[in-house]
Amino acid sequence: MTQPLVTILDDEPEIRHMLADALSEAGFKTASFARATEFEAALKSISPDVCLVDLGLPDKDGLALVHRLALESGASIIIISGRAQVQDRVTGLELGADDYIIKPFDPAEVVARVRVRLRSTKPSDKTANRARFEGWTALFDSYVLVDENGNETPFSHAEGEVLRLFLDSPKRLISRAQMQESLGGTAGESFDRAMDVRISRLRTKLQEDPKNPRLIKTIYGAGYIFLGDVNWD
Amino acid sequence: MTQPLVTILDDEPEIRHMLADALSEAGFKTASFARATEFEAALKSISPDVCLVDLGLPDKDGLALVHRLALESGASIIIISGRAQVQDRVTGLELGADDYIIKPFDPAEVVARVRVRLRSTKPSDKTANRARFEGWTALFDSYVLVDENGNETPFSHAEGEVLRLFLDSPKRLISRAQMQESLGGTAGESFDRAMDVRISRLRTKLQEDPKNPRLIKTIYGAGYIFLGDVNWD
DNA sequence: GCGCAATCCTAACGAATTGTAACAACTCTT
DNA sequence: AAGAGTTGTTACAATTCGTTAGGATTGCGC
Repeated sequence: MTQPLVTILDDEPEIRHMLADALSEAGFKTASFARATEFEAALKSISPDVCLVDLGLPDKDGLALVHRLALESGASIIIISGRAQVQDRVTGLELGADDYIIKPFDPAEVVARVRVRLRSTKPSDKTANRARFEGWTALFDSYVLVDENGNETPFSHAEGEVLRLFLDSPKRLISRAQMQESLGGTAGESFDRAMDVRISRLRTKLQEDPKNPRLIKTIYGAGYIFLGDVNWD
Repeated sequence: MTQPLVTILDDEPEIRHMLADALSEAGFKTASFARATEFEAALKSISPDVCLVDLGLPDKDGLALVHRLALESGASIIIISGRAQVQDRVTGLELGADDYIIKPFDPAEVVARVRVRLRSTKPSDKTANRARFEGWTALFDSYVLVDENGNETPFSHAEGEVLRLFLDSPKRLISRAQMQESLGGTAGESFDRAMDVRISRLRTKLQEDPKNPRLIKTIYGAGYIFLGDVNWD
């Protein structure tokens, strides 16, 4: 799936254009149709990954089309409809739609929901549990840090929790209290030196110079801050 | 999945009850939690199929929880939130949620959307008796492991149970409690050492380096995780 | 600059958890 | 009934990670 194909089926030209613009900007191929018959004819030669379907079509019953699509094609189906009744939504979803968006909608949300559909049908390269930063690569599913030369250093679960917290919000101050909260929040009990030690251990694995840490900086009396650009993928 | 398990995480009791009623009436098992910490503690012993998560929790950042859930559990995640901004929805979906429902909602729609999630994650048939992973082929009907060179290693029934559990949910944390439950769940006292031994024996058959296992990783205090791409056929 | 208290770092210890060799109980086959 | 294979139990080794303790660093007043 180099560039996923998203089809748009809606009789209103403005909506077709708005969706097509937003989706192609997001990196998808699109194909638009105004009538169900055109769309069905096209299905003989293309196989979309996600189908956006408007229910209020002039030439055919949209729900029947959704049902057929769900049974016969492998695509994810997202209904886009002006009919806002709960009952409409429930039957639409029961007939095989994967999502139901109500008009008027924001194109950004449609794009996000299309992405979700693609994510869930994607094969098992769900290994997207990896972050790169400053020459390092952290593999959170195999608990390994890889440096620029490919040397691997394993890290423990506790160290990984701290590292993930940092990589989730880089270049932002993280207070000690936030850490306790986000991690195994043993509130206030024993001395929170445990957190210091975790960080200390993490720093040695990251080969930080103790006198002059480059990545994990201590802000005296306030908390810690992770410097460095992070790229999740 | 005889009766799918749906968890409800929301601090408002009325909402918890409303959802629990609607879902159990629809034939699902439910487990409700008022606080994120309770929920996370429970995750060590249960593995839900769908998680309903309210973002406005008092004790923890809901989005961070969603992110972790998405990465570490195999469950589908549905956010239920009073925050109706498009930006909120987009980030929620990007962080790993499969759906986003805005309060106030109709329970019937929630049930319908839960059903959709379960439909899409339907497990493989029980007819699958052969799995390939990382150069190995496991033949469950003849209790044999075959390596890349065709060398065969027999494995026992107990080892097969553990292996199947791993291969059914690769790259996901499996807690000890879940293992006990899935296998012969006689919740004995020192019974849990038996699990260690099973895993140890399985590791040697998979020729794991004891110091640095590549396929079956231990997460101290949490459970095990099987890495490696699995193909059933 | 100097002293001092608050804060932080980290080596070392120990409790909890996990790994596995060795043994015992059991089943199945011959 | 003996032998082979399987599996839980025991016992001890290894690992993880919080705690302790003492030294190092920082901020502040002088």
